[in-house]
This record gives sequence, C-alpha cells and structure tokens, in this order.
Amino acid sequence: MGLMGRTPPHPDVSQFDLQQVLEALVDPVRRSIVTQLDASGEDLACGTFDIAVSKSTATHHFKVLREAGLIRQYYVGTSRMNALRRAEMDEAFPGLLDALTRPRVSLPA
Amino acid sequence: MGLMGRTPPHPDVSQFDLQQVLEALVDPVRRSIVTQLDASGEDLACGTFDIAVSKSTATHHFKVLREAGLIRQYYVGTSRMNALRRAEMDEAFPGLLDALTRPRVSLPA
DNA sequence: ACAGAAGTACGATCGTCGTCAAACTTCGAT
DNA sequence: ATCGAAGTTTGACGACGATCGTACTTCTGT
Repeated sequence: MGLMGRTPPHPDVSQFDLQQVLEALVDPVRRSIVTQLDASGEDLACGTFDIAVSKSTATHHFKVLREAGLIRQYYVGTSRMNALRRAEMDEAFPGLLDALTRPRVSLPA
Repeated sequence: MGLMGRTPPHPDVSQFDLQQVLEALVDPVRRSIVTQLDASGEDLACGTFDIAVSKSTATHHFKVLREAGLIRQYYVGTSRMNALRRAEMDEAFPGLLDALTRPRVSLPA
C-alpha cells in the first residue's frame, strides 16, 4: 500500500489546454515518446523508450506529458506504464496528433 | 534602391522543419499572429496586429515566423506586409495549421 | 529638405526549462 | 530479509529565448 502505488493526477479532457499541449510537444524527446507510443499501439513502460536522457530527466518528461493530458500513467509492479490518450486528444484538438505523428513525406520534384 | 527594399531570405517548402515550426508556434504571441492572418484572409502589415509587445519584440517574432516558413514578408512603402504561407505549410505538414487555428470547441455534456 | 511613420539592429536583462547526479522509495525475486 | 530493478525527488547548473530601450535606417508627405 505504498504511496508509489497511487496513480498520479490526470487532467480531464475538458481541462486540456492547447498552450500546455504545445509546450509539451515542442520538446523533441517528449515528441519522440508520443511518436513511439503512437507507433507501437500499446502501453509502454518508461524504461522501454528509446530516449537519450538520464532516468531523472525521463521522469520529468513523462510528468510534463501527463500533466498536459497526452499520456495516462499507471503502475504494474515497479514499472510505470504509459498510455497515449489518443481519443481524448483527438476530441480536444482534432488533427493535432495526426499532424505531429505522421512521418514527414518526401516532397515530389 | 535601399537595402530595406530587398526581401529577406525565405526558406523553401522542402526545407521546412517540423521542430522549427513548432518552436515558432509554441509562443502565444506568434501563434496569435498566425491566427489573425488566417482569420483575416489577407496580408497584413506588422503594425496592424493586435499584439501586446514592443516594436522590437514584434520584429523578432516576425523574423522567427518567417525563418520557419510560416509567413512571407515583403515591403510596401515603409510597411512590411506579412502573408501566411498556408498552402505550403499544408503541403509540408498536412492538418497542422488546421488544428492550431481552429478555435477550441466547447465540449458536449 | 525635413519631419514623422514604420521597422530594424543591437545589447542587456531576466526567467524558464532541459539536463544531470545523488540520495531515496517501492516493489519483486531469490 | 536482502538485493536489484525501476522510478522519483531534490537541488544545482547552463543555455536559450522573450522582452525591452535606444539608436539607427528607410521611405512618404509636405
């Protein structure tokens, strides 16, 4: 019954704020996290992401993403799982995640 | 034939960079400029925007937007006109400007 | 030619943010 | 019960960026 077992606070869709979401997504590391989540299609533990920062920095990034509403976090054992809140983001800001997770297409000549 | 008359450098669509575009759009003042341009549907002089910053700061913001490819700038007399590069942005990052300029819809109960 | 309007260029300041290391907590497995 | 794996917390540091005032440039109108 440790404190760690308690799920951290998550904002409701009605509280999503565009400014906050953009500030979360402007960082390349955080955008990479979102992209990896979107591509995998499943929930991922913090440690499984391919990001080149220390653990404490990673914790910080996940917190920013969670507080912006982009991910939902819950514990499984000692692992913290991360789920992309796709549907809710799409409801709040239609097309935004689509535009940001779509890989850049090479332009025709 | 003053130097001021020469148009400043504008990136080509093929050089648009998502990171740079996001860094440009994450600032509320700059996003407001883009929104006002999009809403008005016509080119606007720097001085006609409704932004609460000094002239020198405004110059800085327009420069960031131009270098990211979001606006095209040209002189008309002493006024610097700003045009939203809508089509080119849509080509490079489909749906992005749509998602950011669409006013937030109130959520149903 | 001169004054004013519209921006630009240049420093300087100041706050915020991404980063890390170190110490700590929690949980699972042995 | 102990150890290691997985994250968290805290504090510090460094870089970057938004802001401003001042001085400067360019063009327009008179």
